[in-house]
Parts: sequence; structure tokens; C-alpha cells
Amino acid sequence: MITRPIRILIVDDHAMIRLGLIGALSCEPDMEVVGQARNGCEAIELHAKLAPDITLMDGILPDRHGVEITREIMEKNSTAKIILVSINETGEDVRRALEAGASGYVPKSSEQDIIVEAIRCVAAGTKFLTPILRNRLDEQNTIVGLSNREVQVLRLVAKGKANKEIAAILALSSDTVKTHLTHLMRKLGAADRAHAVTLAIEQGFLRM
Amino acid sequence: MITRPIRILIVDDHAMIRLGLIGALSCEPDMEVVGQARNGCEAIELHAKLAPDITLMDGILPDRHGVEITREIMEKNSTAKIILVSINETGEDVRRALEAGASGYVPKSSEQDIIVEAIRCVAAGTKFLTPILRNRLDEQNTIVGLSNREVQVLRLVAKGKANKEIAAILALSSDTVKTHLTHLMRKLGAADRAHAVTLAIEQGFLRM
DNA sequence: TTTGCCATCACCCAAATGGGCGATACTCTG
DNA sequence: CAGAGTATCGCCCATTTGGGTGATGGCAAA
Repeated sequence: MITRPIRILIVDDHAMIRLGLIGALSCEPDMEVVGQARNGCEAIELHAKLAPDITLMDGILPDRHGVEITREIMEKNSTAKIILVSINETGEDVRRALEAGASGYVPKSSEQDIIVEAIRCVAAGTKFLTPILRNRLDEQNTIVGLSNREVQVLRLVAKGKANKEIAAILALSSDTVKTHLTHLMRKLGAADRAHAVTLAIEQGFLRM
Repeated sequence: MITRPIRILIVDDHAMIRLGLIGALSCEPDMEVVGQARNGCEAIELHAKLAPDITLMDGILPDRHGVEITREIMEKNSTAKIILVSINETGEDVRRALEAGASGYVPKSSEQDIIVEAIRCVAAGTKFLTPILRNRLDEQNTIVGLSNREVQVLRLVAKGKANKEIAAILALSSDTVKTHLTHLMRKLGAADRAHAVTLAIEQGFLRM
């Protein structure tokens, strides 16, 4: 039985990672790397031109986030199959990726056989997450859950804005800002706004 | 004229990076990868056993930081030549690496020819930094300069400690803590303690 | 030696912060 | 429909924060 190889597009700005992925896949006779992109623009362009079966997408690209690129590609081509390969491994990151339409998520720390497994899974039509990420995602949905407004406020706090300034920027009363802050600090288990920033960065809420 | 190949040890916990580096070096006939380590322990052990000419060391390893491993290897063998290959690219990171005895520092985002160039340079006995890192290092020493005490205070601020608590922990008067905070915020250009945390994390003062 | 930086502490004071309690209104889900 | 979560605002109040100024002693470089 002859099967066509799985055609793969690699998106990553790090030359070393691209080489590593190519190396990892070169052992698999049924997989073929058909293209490489080093930023979001190239990724969108090449995806349209090559129509790969699978796209391996880095989480952080020079121009935009991998998740945004994923969303944009999925909007244009809802049958695309994209696997995020990212350094970030928090439940929040995974949630965002899946919400944007990714079919899989593997940490960059994975061994090559995990990548290969993920590609086979996704090519076959199944979503793929490593067990650890699956757990993080579950915790994510129950334990941590900042509302949009709370994240907005937190971002401004991280930039050193005072409550009054935040109120002005978001067109709110500063009492409301205080309420949001009280809530988000409680949710994060933070002692004060500085601690909230630390925890939020650790947990991946604040992308720079 | 026959020259012996440059014997290289690769230290990185990411399988993909190891593969990428091997791929990058496989094109160079005068370089030979003689070993791979995936954590600090293995690195120290393998370095002693193999005595490589060059060690490519990841900045972040599962057990300890690459910089610490570098320091430990250099203490045992002051002729070792270690090149840090790290995601972190701030002047502060580079400063720490060189201070620990590293002979070079290249960002993980480098193209393969940069790595190869770095290896040749260092093997020939010259220190190697990419021009951008060289600049960052220079700025580092002039512009940003938190004192030890200030960094200590900042670390505790990031953990959500109030001035009074910090004073207790460091055995100081809380007025002194306030003074340190005033100074470090001025140096960082921060509006308040939360902003200081953001800036410090961005600039690599706060390693987790 | 003078100058600068660090570390330490003190006092004053206005402004910001954080907690608690309560209230309204909207949306979504069971 | 009831309940939960979100978003909005208000008030009270103790505590914290941040800025300013000033002072001492140590240490290192110019």
C-alpha cells in the first residue's frame, strides 16, 4: 500500500530549531518538510502557496505571536492543521492556542518521538496534547480564570499605572479599578500589585 | 597540513536544539560533536571524562543555570572553553556568563554560521560575542546598575513583600528599605514597585 | 584628597493602596 | 427561574507607599 507522505511546513525564527525539527523528521520516511518560514508573514504566505498537511508553528515569532498567526491561517483555511511548538507551557498558553484553532500543542522541550507522534495524530485527524499539558489545561479552566477586564487592568498595573490613570485609560471610575484589582489579586493569591505582576508573568498572562 | 578536529560537547535539555546544533556542525569537516548532556550534572561529568575543546552550554537547564555549571567547570578546569547558547540576551545575562568564566555568548536566535564562527573564534583563543550583545554589555555597565542590596530588595518586592516585611527579612529599618526602593525605582525609571518588577524581569534582573 | 557610590537610618507628609461591605444590572448556564 | 460570574460604582478607613531632605560612615576610584 503506497501512501503519500505527510507534507509539513515549519515556522520558527530560530535556525537551530528549524534544523532540529528537520533532523528529527528526516528519520521518518512518511514525512516531508516542504517549506520553512521564519516569521508570521512568511508563514501565512507559504501556507497559502504550499497548502501543507501539517504546520509546526513556533509560539513566539519576531513579528507576531504564533497564536495570532494560527488564528489568521484558520480563518482563511478552516481545514488547516497546526501544531504549536512552544517554549511556553502554561495552561493559559495551551488554552489560547486551542481557542485560536490549533490542533495540537507540544512543548519545545519534547523529545523528537513526541513531535513525530503529534504529527501522526493530528494528520489522522485527532487533536494532540502531551499528558502534562492536558492536566495543566484542566487545572487552568477551574483554578485560574481572570476575566478580560481583570487582565486589562493587570497589564496596566504592570506598566506602572496608578489606579487613577488606569481608570482614565479604561474610562472607568477608579473605585471600579480597585474592585477589579481586589478580585484579581485574590484569584492570583497575590499580596499586592507587585506580586500580582510576578505571578501573572510566571503564569503567562502578561505577554510582552 | 592535517589538523585535528575541534572536539565539541553539547549541553542542552531540548532534544530539538541538540539536533539542530549537530545538524549545523555536521557541515563543518573540522568539527566533531563528541558528547551530549541534557542537564548540569551530566555536563560536569561528561566534561571531565571527555575534555572537549569547546562546550556549547544552554543557559537554562532543568537542574541548574548554565552559568552556574560554567562556573563549576571553570573552577575545576580553568582552561575549559565554554560558549553560552541562550535564549536570554540581556546585558545582565552576558555579564554574568563572562564573570563565571564563559569564553563566548551567542543568542539561540543566531543563524548557524554565527555558531560556527563563535566556535572557531573561541577555539583559537579569542572571546566571542555578537556585536549586539557587545553593545548590550557596554550599556549594561554604564546605564543600569542596581547595587546588590537593591536587587535583594527588588526580589522581595517581586514576591509581594511589604517594606516592613522586607526590613524584617534583611534585618534593616524599614526606612532604609524605602531608601533602596526609591533609588532602584529611579534607576529603572519605574513609576512604582509593580512597574519595577516588570522592568526588572524584562531586563533580566529577576531570574526565577 | 576629594568625589562619588553604597548602605544605613530618621522625620515629615500627601497620595495611593487594599479590604470590607453594599448595590445595581447584565449574561449565561443549569 | 435561580445562581454564578462579570462589570460597574460608592463609601469608609487603616495601612502602605513614595518623595523630599538630611545625616553618618565606609570604601574605592579619579
